[in-house]
Amino acid sequence: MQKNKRLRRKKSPPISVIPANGELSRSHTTLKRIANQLDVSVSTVSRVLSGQARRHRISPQTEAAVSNLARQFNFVPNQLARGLRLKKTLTIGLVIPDISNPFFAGIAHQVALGARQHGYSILLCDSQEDVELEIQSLGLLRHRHVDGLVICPVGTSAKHLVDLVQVHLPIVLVDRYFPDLPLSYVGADNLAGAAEATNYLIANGHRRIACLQGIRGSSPNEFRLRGYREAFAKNQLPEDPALIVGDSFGEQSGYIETKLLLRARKDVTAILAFSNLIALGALRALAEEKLRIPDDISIIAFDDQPYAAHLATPMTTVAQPFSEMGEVAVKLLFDQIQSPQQEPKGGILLPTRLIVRRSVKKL
Amino acid sequence: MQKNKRLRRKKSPPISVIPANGELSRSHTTLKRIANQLDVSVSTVSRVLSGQARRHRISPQTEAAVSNLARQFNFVPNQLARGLRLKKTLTIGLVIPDISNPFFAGIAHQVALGARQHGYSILLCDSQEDVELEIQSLGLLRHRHVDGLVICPVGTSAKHLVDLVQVHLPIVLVDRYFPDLPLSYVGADNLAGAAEATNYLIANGHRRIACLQGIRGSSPNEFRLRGYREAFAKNQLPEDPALIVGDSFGEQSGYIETKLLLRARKDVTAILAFSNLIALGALRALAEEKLRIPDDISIIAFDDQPYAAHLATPMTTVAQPFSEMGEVAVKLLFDQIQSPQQEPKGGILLPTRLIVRRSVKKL
DNA sequence: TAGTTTTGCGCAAACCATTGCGCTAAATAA
DNA sequence: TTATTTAGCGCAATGGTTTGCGCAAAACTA
Repeated sequence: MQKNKRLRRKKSPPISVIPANGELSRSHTTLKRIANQLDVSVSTVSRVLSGQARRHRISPQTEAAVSNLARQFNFVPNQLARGLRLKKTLTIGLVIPDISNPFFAGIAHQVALGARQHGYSILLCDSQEDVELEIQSLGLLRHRHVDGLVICPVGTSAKHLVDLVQVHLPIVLVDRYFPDLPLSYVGADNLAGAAEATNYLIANGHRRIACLQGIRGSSPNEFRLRGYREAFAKNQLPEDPALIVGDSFGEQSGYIETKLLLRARKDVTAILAFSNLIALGALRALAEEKLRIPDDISIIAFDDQPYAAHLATPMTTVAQPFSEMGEVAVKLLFDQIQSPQQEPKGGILLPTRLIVRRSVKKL
Repeated sequence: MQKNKRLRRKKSPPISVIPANGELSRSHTTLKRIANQLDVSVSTVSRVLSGQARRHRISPQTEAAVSNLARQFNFVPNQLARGLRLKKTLTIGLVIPDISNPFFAGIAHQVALGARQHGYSILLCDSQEDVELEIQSLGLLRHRHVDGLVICPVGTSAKHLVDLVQVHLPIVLVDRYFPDLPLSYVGADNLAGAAEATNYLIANGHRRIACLQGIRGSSPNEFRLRGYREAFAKNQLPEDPALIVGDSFGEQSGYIETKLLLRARKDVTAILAFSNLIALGALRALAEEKLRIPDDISIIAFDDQPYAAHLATPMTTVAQPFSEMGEVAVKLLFDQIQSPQQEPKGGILLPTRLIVRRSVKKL
């Protein structure tokens, strides 16, 4: 079969081993298939189809024949083989703590769009807010040879991220980050956002403001906490450590902490919730305790969501620009992918926006 | 280098081309690397590491040496090469119209979990409710040789899905489907759900019930519409075609259609919204028109979301079991992947649940 | 001692696209 | 007409893993 190929040149009868159906092939079309059909070498086909015909001085007839047949066969190169040879998979990994959280879903949406525009696909991993699963996911993505990584990291340690930096894999951290690591980062200006919200509450006469935290040690939480504290400090007001509670960004946490808080401290006049889910939990607890917003208690929540305006009391929120965060993440990542030698640009903090509705009462 | 390999056997000085660092290698560890270091053949290493040592009668010493070194090097096979050889990538494609819609995000979340449990990764494509992008995504996933596909299809045509059936690629359709195609499917029982909701409204004395549709021709929309109509028919009531409006599942559509409707028909007493986003849009319009729920107008929405209970008027909804939908989708898919010859099991309809809150008034 | 079985493991093909190098034939120059 | 250039294209290696086939040496039987 292979032997006598050399003897037959141009327009010899087509080799019949290859099913010569002119239609969309059921098995994949390969370079070899086209090459055999046309009786040219695989490399010639490859060159024509990658626009290198000129550079390799392939005759116009050959070129035309190849590209016609390729179109007819609906040829697309096997991405696995391509990736193996080129050490480039046109794939980026996206690691997210919980895709069903609308905040992360919004980021994912934007990353997906950006990736497509660059011709990249995305491998999605849901780490379920679990460091172990995050580490496992990262390993997995690495062995699948992704060209870059967008991560919303969980947990407070970053040992596993350091490994990745050392293999020169482009990475962008979103939302949460680690100050001591030389990694690209994009997030919201949590400190300023929390400070603005707290200042707003203070300006409205509130003094005993409960702070419903998320995961302690995570950077968004720490910066929000600092914003909260700095607001108190700026206004020369004492803060009450007993009012800082909670340790998860979930609904449950918001509910439970609010319940406990209301039992212990009836004098609280306002709540600052560090996520939309926490706020929803707080709302549930407040409803059970028959407390009205804002008459009995005021509330501000991080994350603006479409429903916020339609709640029983339209909620004042700190909006995070999640779309922009996704967009910037993609941009930072492709900067790194396209010029790998450059040092990462460091962090970018996007401004938050305080959206005033009616959940805060002026005392 | 290669030539004299044959001469040196066992315990000859290690070849120095290979960096003999015992640590985590910066470049990937390969079978070849281990083989060279130990002076055995690549195939032996492959066999040991895939648990085939026994079957190929490899000596215990060799086996131990190989697996030790592999552990030391932290070896994981290159998934690209593996996929290429095995025609199996341990990857499934997930095509979703809009990942930032909490309904789809919920499904995606569950699919991601299920996939991981089976040792699979997922390639995510956001089709942006655009058939062209869906087709493009499907092509892409195919050329990346995914082992299966979970699709929430958009649009009313399915030509592009037929192609995939013919190449025997396992597929599961979620949420929307095409009755005439022999494809696995999981969705909510939209007909029953809409009928139940409409019956509930009728039982509460409503007669002029507006129907805010989603994409016409899509299966969830058609079945919901049929449910709405059958409820009228069962109660021997005439339906009013002018009250059936809209053509998108988005917030905008809900807002605009409600605005228009209120202008034309002041006698409408209830609204049935075919998605949570449509309902949010309707809420916005109603608020602008200063209509109160349920005093001036009643509303029921498809999709229960965590915030539904906390809205100005807690909303009565038709809950779709999106978690179960994701779970079942994964199950159906792996059924197909594990036994490829079997015919797809057809469609599964999961029951919806009417969650009664306070957005419907008894007339 | 000669023949057979078993043991232990390597060779090379297959998967598919890409690319450096080099071979052949025609075109041009001398 | 011969020497040199250049157009046109193929060979074979590369990347990493898997696997059918089969070689060679040891062990065993006759």
